Amino acid sequence: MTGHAPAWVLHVDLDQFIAAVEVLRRPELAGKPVIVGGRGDPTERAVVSTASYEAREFGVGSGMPLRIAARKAPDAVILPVDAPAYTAASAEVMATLREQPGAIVQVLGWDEAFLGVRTEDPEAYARHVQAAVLARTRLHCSVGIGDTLVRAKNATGFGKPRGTFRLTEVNWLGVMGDRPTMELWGVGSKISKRLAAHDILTVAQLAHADEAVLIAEFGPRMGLWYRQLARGDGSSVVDDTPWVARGHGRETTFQQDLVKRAEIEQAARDLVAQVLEDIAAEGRPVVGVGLKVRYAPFSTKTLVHRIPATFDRDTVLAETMKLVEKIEPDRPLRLLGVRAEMAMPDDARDGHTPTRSGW
DNA sequence: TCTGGGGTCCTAGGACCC
DNA sequence: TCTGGGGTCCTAGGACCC
Repeated sequence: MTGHAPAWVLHVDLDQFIAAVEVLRRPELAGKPVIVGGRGDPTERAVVSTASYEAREFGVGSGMPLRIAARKAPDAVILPVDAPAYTAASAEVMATLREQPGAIVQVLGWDEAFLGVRTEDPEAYARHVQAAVLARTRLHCSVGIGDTLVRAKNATGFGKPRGTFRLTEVNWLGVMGDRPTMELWGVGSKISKRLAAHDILTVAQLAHADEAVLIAEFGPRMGLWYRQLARGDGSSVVDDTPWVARGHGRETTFQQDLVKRAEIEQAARDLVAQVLEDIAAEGRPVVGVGLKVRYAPFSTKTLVHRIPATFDRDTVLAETMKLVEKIEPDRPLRLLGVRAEMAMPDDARDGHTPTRSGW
């Protein structure tokens, strides 16, 4: 019976996840503007991770500097990010999703996942999922329903909060066609500007854009990929292969920009120590280390240097310090990051792990 | 108002080999 | 002596996501 029912992709997305988790353990915050970001200190360099719906009414949103957010919503409660708490809550949610009958679950992040299901009534299935998640975790979620991954993902926003919405080949262009290309998942500000230079402003315009124009601008792979995104086409396969990290990195934004060589070197050593801990927990060999630097004041670009290394703590440290020598002297340093790449296990090679290009 | 921290993937171009 | 073309590996840089 279920084997013959049509296949659907459900995209489950928790509503204001981080803020909701905080409100659960501090019930007195319910109904108030709540902002979570950084160490909870709006005088520091940090950004908003999540704002409650009440805080959003003041114009506060994710990614906004905490300082600005505090000014916009002066009465908001500002809390520090507590990653372990969100990881634990997320695990409960994902466990609930995996219990749903016949569901294949692909986790996308702390607060969202794809479900592959077979059902005659995806809306009813979605409401069962919402009820199960609420019963177990007291958290609300919205569910996008689609005939492809991309359509399900885009549908979720129309169902928020606590609702569902269905996007298929039938209504995709009707709903999304007049919207800006930046609303597509994978099109950001840079790509949307390059598209605009070719008079491609809307999803419909991109869906019908000249193939040659897109290939000339973005190359054969990405050019066609963007047009496919605008059509909502692509894979409808939900892949529950466990995710395997390619590497681990640690980075810090300095509260005051660093100039002194000794301070920069010490910061690098601290970051290496943290990264070594993270990768030691995985027990996989390191095959490369990299450095990420951001200079102040306006250089927003990121430089990454990669070099081969072998898995040996002293080697990783020594190779990282060689990269530190490449940091331009006398230039105020705002951010420093260290990243180690690990060898992939045999069973995770060659496309077995989920990748964005697979969508 | 001045932008976190954790990741992934794609492309260009140089070096090197046959 | 000067030269083609293909393939692979590596680094640097860019863009995007949650």
